[in-house]
This record gives sequence, structure tokens and C-alpha cells, in this order.
Amino acid sequence: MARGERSDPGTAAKILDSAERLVQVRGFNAFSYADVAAELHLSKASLHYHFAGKAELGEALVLRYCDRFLAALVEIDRTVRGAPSKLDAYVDLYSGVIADQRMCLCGMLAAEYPTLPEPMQAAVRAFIDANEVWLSAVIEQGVRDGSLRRPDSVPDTAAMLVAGLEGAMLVARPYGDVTRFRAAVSALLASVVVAGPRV
Amino acid sequence: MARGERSDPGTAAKILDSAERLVQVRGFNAFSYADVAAELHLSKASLHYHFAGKAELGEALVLRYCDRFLAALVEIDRTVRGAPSKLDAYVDLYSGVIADQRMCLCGMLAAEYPTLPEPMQAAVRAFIDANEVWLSAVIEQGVRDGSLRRPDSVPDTAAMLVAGLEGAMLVARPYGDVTRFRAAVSALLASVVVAGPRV
DNA sequence: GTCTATAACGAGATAGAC
DNA sequence: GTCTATCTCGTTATAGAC
Repeated sequence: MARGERSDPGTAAKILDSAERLVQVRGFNAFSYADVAAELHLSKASLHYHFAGKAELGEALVLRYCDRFLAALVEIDRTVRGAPSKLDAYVDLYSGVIADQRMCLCGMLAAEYPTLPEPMQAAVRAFIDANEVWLSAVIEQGVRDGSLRRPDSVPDTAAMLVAGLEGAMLVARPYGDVTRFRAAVSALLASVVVAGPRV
Repeated sequence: MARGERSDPGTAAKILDSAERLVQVRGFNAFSYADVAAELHLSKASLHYHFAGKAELGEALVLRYCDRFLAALVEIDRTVRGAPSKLDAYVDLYSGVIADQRMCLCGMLAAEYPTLPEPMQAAVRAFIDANEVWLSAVIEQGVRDGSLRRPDSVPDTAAMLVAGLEGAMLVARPYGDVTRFRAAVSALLASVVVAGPRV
């Protein structure tokens, strides 16, 4: 179902799946073509056939990740009505990632940012920007209908939520479970949700 | 003035200073003995004289960082009275780090956590635990005297603040200035501080 | 305590056969 | 499209002179 992949879509997608997991767990600088090759029982040379170099693989990785994430946000807008429920659905996107012992791909890349090739850097910024734009719209909606409160301006509150979620994933990693993540996120949501029950 | 360093304290401290900066900017996996040696105009072999291997250097690095950070928390307790002012002083510790274009050392290491030698992993956990314990005490104090509100339980609110600050540093990195950091932190503080002016 | 020299290894990448 | 073989480079680490 992938949209515009060159050559054999099956193999390229498998390479992206493997590399994505490795980057989310270890980081872009701590994974290698050899790791992916071993996981897929391929040679390193085959990887170079599909992705010319690590920079190109990394760029494809982050572009696909952003596409999927933004598509999930569109899907939330399409299927969920209330602002607090939209926030819950948004948090669930992150919960699903950390449940796998992974870090958000773009959060990991933000840590490694100064070492990344420029196209990857640009994509990471675009991911963060898009998250803040989407959250700002949700906050606006919730403030209008009284379901959300904002401790500060709308964009600053959106920035707080992105930072809080990325940070909650980061800080939870050393403990290897979702408990720490849920603790921080519970307080974060409580600071913006007016009445409704928390998840 | 360093406390218990082996051999020449001057050189060892310089190595730690250089390595610390490199890890905070690039990450533990993306810096090398060669980088430190070049910066200090020393040979790689000299580094091995002071720190047997990268694992030992990394452990010394994170232990020194934790010592300093915890000492700064003790100093805040000694010199600052009100809970909101303590929070401001706490935030300033982070602001000083990001003003240098650095990530919190332990935040960076949390991202790289699965790839680290075990002694470094344990020190990262201890850093996070200590931060949450200290913040919990500040929140307790502020709730008692009415200067702070807590959106959730005390430990969960403490976890939110650690996550929010680490995440704010992480998310600000791609933009190379403190603006994004201040935005998220402004909203974060506003969600717990009852009345007083924000910094 | 610092150096040069080098070992031993793994990384990213390419050539060319099949 | 995948392979084996190889190249080149950077990495951590060690030996031994000064």
C-alpha cells in the first residue's frame, strides 16, 4: 500500500521498518547498515542498492514517519469531535510508540540534531512545527467550548504539550515501562483539561 | 578545587570539560577520543592514561555532572525561600545549559540509554530520581503555603516538570535559540504557580 | 605524564559477478 | 535485485620510548 517507492517496494519498506526501529531504540548514530542487513538476512551491498547511503536512508525514514504521523492527526480530526478526546487520541499516538520501548523518531533525532545531514534536520523541524500547529487548533477549539483551559498563550501551551510528551518519553526510557510516561502525561493533561475524566 | 581526582587534576578535569561539552552537543555515541584529543592538543594515548576507556570516561562524566547538579539543588535550598522562587532557580539551571547550545547531559544519555554501559545507565536513573524527589519537596512546600497548585499528585506533578523541562530542551535544539525553550517552560510554570509573576 | 606508532576492529561505501 | 570481495576510513585501545 506504500505510495511512491522505487524498485521493489517490499524490500525497501522492510529496510525502512528495520532501520526505523533501530533508530528509535539506539539512535541514528548508533545503528549501522550491518545491523539492518543482519536483521533482514541481506548483504550491506543490497541496502546500498535501495538507499544510496545512510543520509538518504535517514531522510526516507523521517519523511515516511512524518507522513504517517500527520496522516494520523488528520484521521483524529476526521473521527474525534471534542478537544479533550482529540488530546487523548494524540497522547495515544505517543503511548503506542513507548509501549514498544521506542523513542519518538523525531525526538531521538532532535537529540542527535547537530550531527544529522541537513535534509533530516529540516524534516525534524517540520515535524515539530506541524505538531504545534495541530495542537494549537485543538487548544483553540477547547478554549472556545470551555472544555480546555490554557495556562499560557495558545502557542506556548501547544509548545508545552509537545515538550511534555517528548520529555515524558525521554525520561521514561531508562525505566523500561510506561508507568513513568503515564505519570508525567497524567499531570500534563490535568493542567489543560477542565472537567472530563482522564485516561 | 576538584575533590578527589587521581593523577594530575588539571588535565583530567580538562578532559572531562571537553568530553562533557561534546556529549551534550553530539551525544555519547557521536564523540570520540580523537575529538577530545584535538580540542586539548593531546594525543589519544594520553586520554587513555587518565581514563582507561570510553566507558570509564563516560561514567566519570555523568557522576561529576550529577554531583554538581545536586550541589546546585542544595545551594538553592540554602539560599532561596519561597517555592515559586525555588522553581525559578531550578529552571535557571536548565536555561544556563541550553543557552550554550547544549542538551542536559542526562537527557542526552536518556536518549542513548540502551547503548550505554551499565554504570552510566544507573547514574542517569539516579539523576532523574533525585530531580523528582527534590521537586516533590518543593511542590509539597508550595501547596502547603498556597503558592503552588498541583494539577495531579505530587510525584506525578514532579514527573511532569522534569519531563517538561527535559522535553523543552530537546524540542528547542533544532531551532538553536532559547525562544522555544522559554515558550514551553512559561506555560509549564504557569500551570503550577498560583499567583506570582513569571520570569 | 605525554608521546609515536600501530594493532584490531567496525563503519560506510563501491566494483563487478551472477 | 542480490551477492562476495574489497577499499578506505575512523574508532577504541595498547606497546613501548622519552
